[in-house]
Amino acid sequence: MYVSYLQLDKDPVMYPHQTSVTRHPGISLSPQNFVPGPPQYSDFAGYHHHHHPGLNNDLHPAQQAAAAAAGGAPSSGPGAVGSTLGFSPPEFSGQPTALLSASLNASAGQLSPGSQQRRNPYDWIRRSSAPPSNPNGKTRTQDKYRVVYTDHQQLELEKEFHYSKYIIIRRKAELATALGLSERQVKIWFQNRRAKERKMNKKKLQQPASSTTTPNPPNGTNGTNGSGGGGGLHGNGGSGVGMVTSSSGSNGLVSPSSLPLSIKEEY
DNA sequence: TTGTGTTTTACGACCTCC
DNA sequence: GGAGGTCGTAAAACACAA
Repeated sequence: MYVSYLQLDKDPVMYPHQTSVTRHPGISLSPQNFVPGPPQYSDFAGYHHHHHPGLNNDLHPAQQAAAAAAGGAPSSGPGAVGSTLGFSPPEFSGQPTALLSASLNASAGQLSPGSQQRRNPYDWIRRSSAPPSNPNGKTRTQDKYRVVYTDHQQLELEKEFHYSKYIIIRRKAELATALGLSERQVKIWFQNRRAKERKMNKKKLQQPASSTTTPNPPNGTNGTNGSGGGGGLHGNGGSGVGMVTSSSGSNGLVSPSSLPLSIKEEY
C-alpha cells in the first residue's frame, strides 16, 4: 500500500522543499511574523527544539513567546501569523483555513535572508541544519535520509495539531499544498505527533502524580487499545476519539464533540 | 573531536472500517 | 482493497558533555 520510492519519484509534491528551499542557519522563519500569543498549549513546551548556539534561547520558548506577545506582536505586516496562533475560540469555531492561507502566503515572501531578524520568539523553533545538499536521487533504502521540515512547516503543522489532533482530509490536502508537503507527509507527521503526545503523557503519568493538571484525556488517545497494533480509533467504542476518515460523515469534518477532551478544554 | 542521548522523519507490520 | 489508525523501529539531525 505504501508509496514506494519509485512512486515518490513520480510524486512532484514529495519533498519539494528539499531541492527548492535552501535553509541557512537561522533564516528559515520570519521572526516577527510568527509571534504567538501567550503560550496556550500546555504541552507546547514539550515541543521544544534544541538550543542553538548563537540564537536567543535564554528564555524558555514559551517565555519568549509570551514576552514577544507582551511586547506587542505586530499585528500587521507580512504574516501577522500571531493571530492564527491565538487559537481563540472564535477563530477556531471554524476551520483555520483562511488564516492559515494568509499566514502562509505572507510568510512565503519573508524567507529572504537579508530581512531576517535574529531575535524573535520563534528562534527556539529554528533549525540550524541545512537541508541535504542534494537529496535528489537519494532514497531511503539506498541512502537513507530524512528531511528536516522547516520551522514554518512545523509551526503550521503544530497549529493544526492543536486545533485538532486528527486532521481531516480536506485540511490535510490544504495543508500539504500550503506547506509544500505531500499529503502522506502530513499524515505521517500527525501520526508521529500523536505518538509523541502519547509518549509525553505516558511520561507524565509515570512521574509522581503531584501535578494538578491531568495530562491525559479521560479516555485516552494514547494507545488505549491494548488490542495490539492499530485501528483503535475506528469507532470501536473504546477510545472515544473520533477518527476522521474520508468516509466519515459530514464531509469529513471533525465534530467538536468527537475531539479529545483536552482539545475541547483548550478551546 | 568524539561519544552519547534525545528528537524528528519515515517506514513496515498489523489492525479496523467502509 | 484502500484508507488511515497505532506500534515499533531505523536513521538522520541535533545538543551537549567529556
